[in-house]
Amino acid sequence: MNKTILIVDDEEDILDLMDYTLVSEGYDTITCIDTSNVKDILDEENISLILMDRNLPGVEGSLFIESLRNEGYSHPVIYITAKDLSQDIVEGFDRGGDDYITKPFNINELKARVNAMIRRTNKIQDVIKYKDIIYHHANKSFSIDGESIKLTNLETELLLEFIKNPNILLSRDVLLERVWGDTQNRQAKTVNVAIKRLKENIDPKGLKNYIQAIRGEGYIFC
Amino acid sequence: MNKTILIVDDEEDILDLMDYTLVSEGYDTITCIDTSNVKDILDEENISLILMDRNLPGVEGSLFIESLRNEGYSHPVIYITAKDLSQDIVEGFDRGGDDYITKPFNINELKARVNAMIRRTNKIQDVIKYKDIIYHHANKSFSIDGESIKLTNLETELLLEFIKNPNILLSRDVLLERVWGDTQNRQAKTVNVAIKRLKENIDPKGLKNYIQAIRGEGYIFC
DNA sequence: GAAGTATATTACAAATCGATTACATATTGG
DNA sequence: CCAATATGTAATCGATTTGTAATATACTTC
Repeated sequence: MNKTILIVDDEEDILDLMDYTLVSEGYDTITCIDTSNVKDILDEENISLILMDRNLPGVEGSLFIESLRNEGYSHPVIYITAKDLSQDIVEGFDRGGDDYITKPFNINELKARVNAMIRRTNKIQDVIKYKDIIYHHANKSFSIDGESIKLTNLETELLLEFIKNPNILLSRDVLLERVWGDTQNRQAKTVNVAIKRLKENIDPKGLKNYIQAIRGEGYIFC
Repeated sequence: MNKTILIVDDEEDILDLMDYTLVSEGYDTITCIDTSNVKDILDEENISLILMDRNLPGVEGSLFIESLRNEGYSHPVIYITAKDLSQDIVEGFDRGGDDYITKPFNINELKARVNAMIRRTNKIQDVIKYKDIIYHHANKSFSIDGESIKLTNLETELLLEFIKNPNILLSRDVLLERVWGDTQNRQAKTVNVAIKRLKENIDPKGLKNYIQAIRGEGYIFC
């Protein structure tokens, strides 16, 4: 899913330029010409970064950021502003900004700074995907079609082994070795039961047939 | 405990200036005149930020950062360099930098950018909010739904760790490390009891389920 | 279609882990 | 220095997970 950037600037041509630039970089954008709707947007949308002008009608941009910070909003903020004195810049950071770009700006530097900030703050979520199944490394959990699935430890390890090896036949011995880490003290039939239980959890209605048994061989995930 | 900043620059007078400036801002510093010892330092010290010149003897600074990134080092990096062309700046970010300051620099802007980076990467904020829980740094206190909550020191540190890492699985070992600062002399079960006590205080009626146990893994705050 | 084999399903028991409680020790505040 | 509070440890309880065995169902081959 794309990262969404909120752009706040009252100069329409610059707003359009930034909008166009970031969309062509692959971001979703929401644009505002003042701060009146910003909090609502932050509450309702999943905003990854705010680009904020300072010379806005009504509230000054950096003061607005300061008020956001005081209310606990911690979204990353890059100022894009004509205020280019050292003391302006220091003031901007003091009020809770994370980066500061002065107008007129080089469009490639804008892209680079935006990408760097997104990279740093949105720690590209470590996920493994296969079809509609996603494994989230951060919380060792799976979601299917966006729905989070509750699995036991063993089931998680098992599905992980399958999702790492789609369309590959995995014998019971291989699974015992890799998931149980123990070929000696376990019966091959243990795998059958574990897979039955896994199937029930990832596909309760039995519609999807993720895991197929290959008679005499093992199982295939596809 | 102070944050430690690693400064790499071969111009001694500038190195000294940065060193002096950051020490007087309250940081600990380690200085290098080339990149030869940097990896060792990163492995052995707890470095919060790297300030990196680009024109270094031997390896070029941004290429060195690129090699660090490729090896999995994810420390925040601010370049401090005379290379001031747009394409230089873009190149610096592309190779894994997080900010870019051109020489000659304004000393106050250096401070501001360093502070901002440390603040962001360590989540140092006056107010941290997650759902209906708000943390006020000023008095190290939490409030839930506007109601102020009385927590012990340990409970505060623990909840702070959780609120800084929402939706991320934290193992007992990680929690012992970050909250207790001691993995050796504490049993993992200590965490169980601490969490039970924390839960009782933030959610006496057990309605909200802020903290979930993941069997065999740890706890998730969400 | 029957026999034989493999897998699926069910039931149950053992093992594991987290929650809870009780208590001892350490720390803090007056 | 005492009392109150906080925190770690150990013991117990209870829930969940998981392996095994028993049974049912499906598939293969003749």
